[in-house]
Amino acid sequence: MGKSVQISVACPVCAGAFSPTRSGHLYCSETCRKRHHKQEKAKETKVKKARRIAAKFKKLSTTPFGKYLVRELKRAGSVEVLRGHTKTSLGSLVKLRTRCNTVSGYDEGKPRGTYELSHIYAAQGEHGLGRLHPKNLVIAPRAFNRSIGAAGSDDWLDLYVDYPLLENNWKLTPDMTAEQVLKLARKYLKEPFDDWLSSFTITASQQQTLIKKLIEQGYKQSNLIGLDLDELKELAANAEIEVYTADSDSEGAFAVLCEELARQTPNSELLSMALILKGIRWASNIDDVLFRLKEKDIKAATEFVCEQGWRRLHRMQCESEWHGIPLNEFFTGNPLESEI
DNA sequence: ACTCCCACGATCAAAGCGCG
DNA sequence: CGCGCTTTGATCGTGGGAGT
Repeated sequence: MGKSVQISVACPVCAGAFSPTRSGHLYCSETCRKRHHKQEKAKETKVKKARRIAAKFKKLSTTPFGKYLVRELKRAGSVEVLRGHTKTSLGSLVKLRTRCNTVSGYDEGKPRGTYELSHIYAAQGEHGLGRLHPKNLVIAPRAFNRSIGAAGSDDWLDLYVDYPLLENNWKLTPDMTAEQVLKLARKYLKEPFDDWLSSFTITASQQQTLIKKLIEQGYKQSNLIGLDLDELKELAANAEIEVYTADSDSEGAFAVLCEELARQTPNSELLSMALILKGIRWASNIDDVLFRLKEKDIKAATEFVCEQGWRRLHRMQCESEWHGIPLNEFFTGNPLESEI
């Protein structure tokens, strides 16, 4: 121990100079020593978090939403249609997609496809790519979605990405794998993507669940791995494993319209009208509420509002009169009174 | 007086379960 | 399939008690 030797070294934490009093004396003070441990621990948790997200990311392409994302991105040909997404908006997109399936109903376990996520500014419009964002998507009847074709105006800047501004490094080619597509999307969105992924719950698909249950029953994994859902269900039936097959009717267009109007145009007059129309058949004071509209015309007027609603949601030209009656003269200012 | 250690509750993510 | 609810597991800050 060179007790008499006075060597001054820099503390690796605060960079301040100090003289070590013994070998292995690394930090200038207890505070710095602790701070150093804290930093090491923070580094460790950061690495762990990254690992957790990476594991989740691997599974993403096997989930229904992951597949949807890949499909839509490939269709667009660029991950830039994800422009402006945040953790929250990505979450909303997930919700919107599942909601679309729910209102469509299921037939033998498969979504009926009654409704589609319709682009307001067309996916591949005249001036650019419609954004894959809840702002630019509407749950709409399939027939309506298919009938409008590519549409969009060049002043809907918030809804699309200009063709000339698309960058080559964000472009996608049809031969790319799902993992490659998602990797690019993640790279493009950066932290918001990981933040969202961290909160996104990945649930095992029915296929994965069945495979697991069948293995528990003694089946060999190697025999199950290539089978599709229907084949697995058949095996499960033999093994007396209960399988649920989703089966439900699609929801009525008017109810779905009201939901979407509330989401996209919460303060519109059309929404108010639609809500009254929706509730009027349960009302005890119909006569007080109706103004120029006749009771026998309610059904036809509803259909009119429905059609105009889908058009309005797509920012298309709308008619504000039905058989000479302006929308705002359908009803008086009296609130609906429920029959119950 | 100070460090070290562990219990404790709060919080959040992941996995499991049951239902329609 | 999608949802709500529960269980399990990991992490983190606080604080008291034991030991030096």
